[in-house]
Amino acid sequence: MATFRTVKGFRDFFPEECALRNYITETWRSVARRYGFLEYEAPVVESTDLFRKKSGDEITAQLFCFRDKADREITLRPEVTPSLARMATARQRDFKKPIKWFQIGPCFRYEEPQEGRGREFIQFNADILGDTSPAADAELIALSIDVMREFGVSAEDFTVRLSNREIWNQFLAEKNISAEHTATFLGIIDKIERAKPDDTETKLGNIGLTTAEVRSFMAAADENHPAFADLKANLTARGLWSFIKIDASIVRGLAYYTGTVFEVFDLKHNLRAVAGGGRYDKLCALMSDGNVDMPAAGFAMGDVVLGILLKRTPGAQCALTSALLAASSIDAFVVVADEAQRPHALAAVQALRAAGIRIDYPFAAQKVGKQFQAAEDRKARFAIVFGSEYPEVVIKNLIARSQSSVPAASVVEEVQKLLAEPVVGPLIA
RNA sequence: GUGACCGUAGUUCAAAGGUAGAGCCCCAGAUUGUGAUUCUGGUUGUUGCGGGUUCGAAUCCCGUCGGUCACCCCA
Repeated sequence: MATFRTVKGFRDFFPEECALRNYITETWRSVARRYGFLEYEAPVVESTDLFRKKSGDEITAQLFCFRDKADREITLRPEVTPSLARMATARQRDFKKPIKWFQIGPCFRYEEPQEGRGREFIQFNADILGDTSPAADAELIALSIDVMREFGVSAEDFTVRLSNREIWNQFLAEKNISAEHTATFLGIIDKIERAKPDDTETKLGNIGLTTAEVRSFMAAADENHPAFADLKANLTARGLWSFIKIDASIVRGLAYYTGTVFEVFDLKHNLRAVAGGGRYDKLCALMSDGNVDMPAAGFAMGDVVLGILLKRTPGAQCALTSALLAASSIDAFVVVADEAQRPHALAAVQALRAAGIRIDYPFAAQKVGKQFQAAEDRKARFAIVFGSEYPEVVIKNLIARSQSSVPAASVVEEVQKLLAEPVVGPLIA
């Protein structure tokens, strides 16, 4: 009977979940590095004011915040962008522009857990600072696409919904709508596909607009809109534009985005957004009280929705399965068939491990049949039998079920030679 | 923060007011130097927790905690 449980919204990572998490984070890291991004890391705990400054007081309702023993207000970070802005602006002169950085780490939000959302999740963030060009936006979108493809998720499985805050600013200017209504208006647009049409009409009416003129504008905002021209040229040249779907209703939450906004969405499972991001040119100035006015753009991808998507996407399952197998398997299992040979077996275990070979063996005397079963359970590729024939040892290929006898003195090089061969056998197609 | 449904062994689930059970998993054996299958035996519960109704509660009621889902939000 478990007396203790995990705190609400938090997860245990048993080995299988840990392997999945590592596969995800290692893939993120590998693709980001391929794109020339450098890894950095910010603290998991920050001053609550850091997040209030970026998002306003009302944000504290969703913050995992405390008072520490010195009565300081601190928060488990709900996102890493404010920390990034703090770090980048503090030492921006030390770094050549553009700054291309990424971070992988846990974030926390005090919300009701449900599908695809807990109170703790791992987030991948990639950002480019000090560059205003659409090329930077394109680089980020391309990275998000290539991350998905690296996982084996293809164009059939996901799309990138793209929009730009500027087109709405233009629209509001043309309609002579006061700038004070911008946030309200974007909130309505964000929900326009889900809200009741009557409510939308009423809310738009309150700021002097009609659903019809908004819908008409949205329909006209296609991929030929001038706001997307540079992005389209860039991503077309990369062969990636086919992943893009212009969707003017993409707003991405609060008001800090200033230009390009995009979301990675799965096409088949109606999940939450897998990733989201955009351009936020004013944030560094805000966070540094105007000392450093550095343009920026970035996106974030969480592990939870992505993990659900990978498990449900056939094209992603092969890589996922082999990653999980690699994490849970060993190269060889040492069978101690004759306890008198245990010291020799232990010596071999040490030598094999020193050579970088993944080895396990039984701690106590066990029947040989049990030991082979243990080797099987550990997903070992080979069993190495130390028995009465020592100094000869038997190496058995557990997949092909073939075996050979070699001198104990050469067991390391023999096993290395065998491991270098491709995996073949009746159990592997 | 709001609402709905749920909570029984490690796990998946039975037991619909009357003695808490089964499959799987795990451990041991059948099998003293080779992995399967099968068979045998074994461990585990204040039925999430607390209160109430009742002769009697896993079952009905209230509260609480947790899970799932939706709302809110999604930085």
